[in-house]
Amino acid sequence: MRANVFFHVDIDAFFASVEQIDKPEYAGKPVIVGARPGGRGVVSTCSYEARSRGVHSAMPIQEAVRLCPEGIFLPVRMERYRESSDAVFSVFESFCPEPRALSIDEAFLDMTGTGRLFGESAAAAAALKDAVFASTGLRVSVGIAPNRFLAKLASARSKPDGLLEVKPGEEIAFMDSLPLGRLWGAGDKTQERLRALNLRSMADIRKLERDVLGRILGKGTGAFLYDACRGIDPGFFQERDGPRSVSTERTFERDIVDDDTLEAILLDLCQEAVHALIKRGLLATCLIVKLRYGDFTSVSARTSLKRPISSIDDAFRIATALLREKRRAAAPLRLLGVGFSGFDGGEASQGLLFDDDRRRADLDRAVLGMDEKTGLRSTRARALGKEVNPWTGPDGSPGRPS
DNA sequence: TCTGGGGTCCTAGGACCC
DNA sequence: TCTGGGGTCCTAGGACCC
Repeated sequence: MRANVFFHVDIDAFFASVEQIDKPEYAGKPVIVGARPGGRGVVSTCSYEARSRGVHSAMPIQEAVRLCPEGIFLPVRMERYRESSDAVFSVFESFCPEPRALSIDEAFLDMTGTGRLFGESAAAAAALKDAVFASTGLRVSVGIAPNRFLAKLASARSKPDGLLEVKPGEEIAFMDSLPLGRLWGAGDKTQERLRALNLRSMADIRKLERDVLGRILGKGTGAFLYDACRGIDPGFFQERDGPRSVSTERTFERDIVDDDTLEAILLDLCQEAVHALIKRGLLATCLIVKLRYGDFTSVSARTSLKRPISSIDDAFRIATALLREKRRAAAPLRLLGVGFSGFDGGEASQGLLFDDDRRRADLDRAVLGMDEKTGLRSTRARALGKEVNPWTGPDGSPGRPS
């Protein structure tokens, strides 16, 4: 039986690299893509020039400005990145019939049994890197391994512009070469608990039995760690059929107390979220409202219905009730969000039962169609004039000219 | 330094039914 | 009159990832 071979391919500093390709004068400079400097957001991606100054993804934008005042700060242009991502993925398809996207900038390629076509794995990966660069100007890093989990860790280890192969039999040695802090799937909280237990390396964790790990860290985390530190794929990256949830949320430039303003924003969020459902052809039976208070604590409230949510008005009615019920009176909010789930809920598949619901849904669909034709985004009268962010639009696209 | 927005999956408790 | 155990569904929150 021949060994499995997986590639994990990851585009280096994706958003920032696209900006540098589109504007050659940015090449070699610290490009920082993300929130508006001075605003309440974070860094989305930054170039390696910015990273060398200590800037990294998810860092508050203020901190990035402090570390790198000479940085070139740019808004997220998601549509442009999607185009670029499509171009990269079509290169992937010339190497593997069904590359599996993990996100906009990374994918798994099952290269098992392609030796006759592309030669040795490392040679095939080098050819893939060249092909991506020739077609798009982007650099990618490739991890090669007998399973997806190891391939993912290997590509991360090889960045930037890297190539690293973990061969069968090298699993444990490779895991031991990684600091425990770099273990994908074990974030801040788990790292903290591991330190508290004086577990400092993969080898330390390997000394513990599966059920012992389960008892001290919880069944799920314990089983994950037991497999991961041996280089066994813990079973992430399952094939899924369609999205499990769709949501839209917004952090305000300043905390908001006023009820009318909040409800106007809620209406706008409902419109966006319902349009996202329509675009994907989904019917949802569950609606979730998310709140974040000024002190950064978050709460959510949800309702499951027997029938699918049929329209923006329908969603807004339910969302308003949840917001009023959940929100502490007069507490300033920093964020509001609306989400949907329950797409496979039994009766959702029956579609809309009532004529009235269907009429409103048709109207919503028509408005969405118009928006797409004109390239504008219609806003319900009530939501007009509230919280328009001049830096980026709601989907991260450039904002309207102001 | 003051913390985005889009997701996924897991856990725990309560309601309800058999 | 008191008390099982299991299964399922729902809700809320949390960890984690890009």
